[in-house]
Amino acid sequence: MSVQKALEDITRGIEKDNIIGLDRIEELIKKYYESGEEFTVKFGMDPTSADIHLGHSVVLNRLATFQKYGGHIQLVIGDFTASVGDPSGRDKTRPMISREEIERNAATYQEQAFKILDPEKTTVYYNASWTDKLGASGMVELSSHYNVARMLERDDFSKRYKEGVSISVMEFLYPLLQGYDSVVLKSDIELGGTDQRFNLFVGRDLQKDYGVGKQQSILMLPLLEGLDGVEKMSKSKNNYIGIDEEPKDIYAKLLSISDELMWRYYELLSQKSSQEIEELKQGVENGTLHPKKVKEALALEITEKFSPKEDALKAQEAFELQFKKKEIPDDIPEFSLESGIWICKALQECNLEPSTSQARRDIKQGAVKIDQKKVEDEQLKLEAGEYVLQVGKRKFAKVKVG
RNA sequence: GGUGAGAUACUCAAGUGGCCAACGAGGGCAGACUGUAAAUCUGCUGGCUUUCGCCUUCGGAGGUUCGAAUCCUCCUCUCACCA
Repeated sequence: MSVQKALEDITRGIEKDNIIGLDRIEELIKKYYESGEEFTVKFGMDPTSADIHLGHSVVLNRLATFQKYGGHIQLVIGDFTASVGDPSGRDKTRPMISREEIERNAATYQEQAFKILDPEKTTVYYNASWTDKLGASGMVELSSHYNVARMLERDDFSKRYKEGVSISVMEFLYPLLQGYDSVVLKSDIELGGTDQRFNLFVGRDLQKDYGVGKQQSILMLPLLEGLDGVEKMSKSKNNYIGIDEEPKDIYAKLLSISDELMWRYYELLSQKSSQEIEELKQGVENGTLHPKKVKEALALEITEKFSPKEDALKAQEAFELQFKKKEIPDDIPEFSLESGIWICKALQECNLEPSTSQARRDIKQGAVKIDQKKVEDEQLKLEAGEYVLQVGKRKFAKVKVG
């Protein structure tokens, strides 16, 4: 594997402006190939919320790529900084969160991170272990290494300052603390999202100011688009894939993305080499590869990352059965209902429909099926027996009437 | 503190006494076509054991009226301008 190819894999999908100090990265990799000497790649996670989705895994994936080329990962759990609250992208001061919550989240984060990262090439740090030692005097010293004018360069700060929206001094401390992590750890490279731009630079600046002897290179990864392909993936937009979702859901959601978006996901989430991806792309373009096949491969690769291989394969099979062959999946919820129940009411009872009115509308449209047969009569009453109710293509329930 | 504008369903946004469960757009859901894709076309998009019916919705509380999202009073919040 050449240095050039390694660089391609590492920088794939990242705009030029979002890579700082590429030369140095190249040197580090070269050195690794020549002497086997590893270098450090830092990534900090603030355990501020418990739900992690695929968007968060973009950086983790890239870290895994680094591990292939000599990178040793410094995974910094920001247990202290989380209690401060990152102001990035915020237009108002963040509320503080409790210690217990931070600890709980930190545990999940680590668990999730090691689904992707090689533990042999990773060291986990908790930044409270050095920030706690800093004390008031250390904190004051740290703050003397930066100045207010540069703080205000930051977009969201200057905007808020101009508009007279409050910025607490605490928020100024956040980037300093994150940057200080890089000083302590003497990181060679730091990864983060594009929204971390300012914080990442502060780390670089502080390393210089503290005389660390090197300045970290920076890689800013783009924010992953959600399932709609437009907005960034987020829980509130409901266009996300949670990484603790059922394998079959992850698989299904991935398969429903558009072909265009598929390449983006390949770039940012796959561990395939850039060359392999290029080959797939060409295969699709010249018609030798069916895009569906390529998407299936992606869906399987990603599903596998978060669950055991057997489960991922099972998810794929179940999917095939349900949609290609239009069979009923076998793990659907069961309900017992009273005999003679009105079909609309039954659908509501089984959580397939939010209301009987909605059920009625769907029947009118032919979306409701009993044992694969379309329901025509919205007045239908269910006699004793066992049925499989279905709404649309993906909502099922098994009912026992009697 | 002063003045003016506004608050309508998931979001944006019409409606300014009855034909308003409320135009339109987006989103969402469903149907057709497919590769459960995208694009496109179509329908639906408050609730109700039953729908040419009934009930609850238009920031909140009262009031006027046979009748109010629409008029009046007070309150809450948002925005703009002035100081």
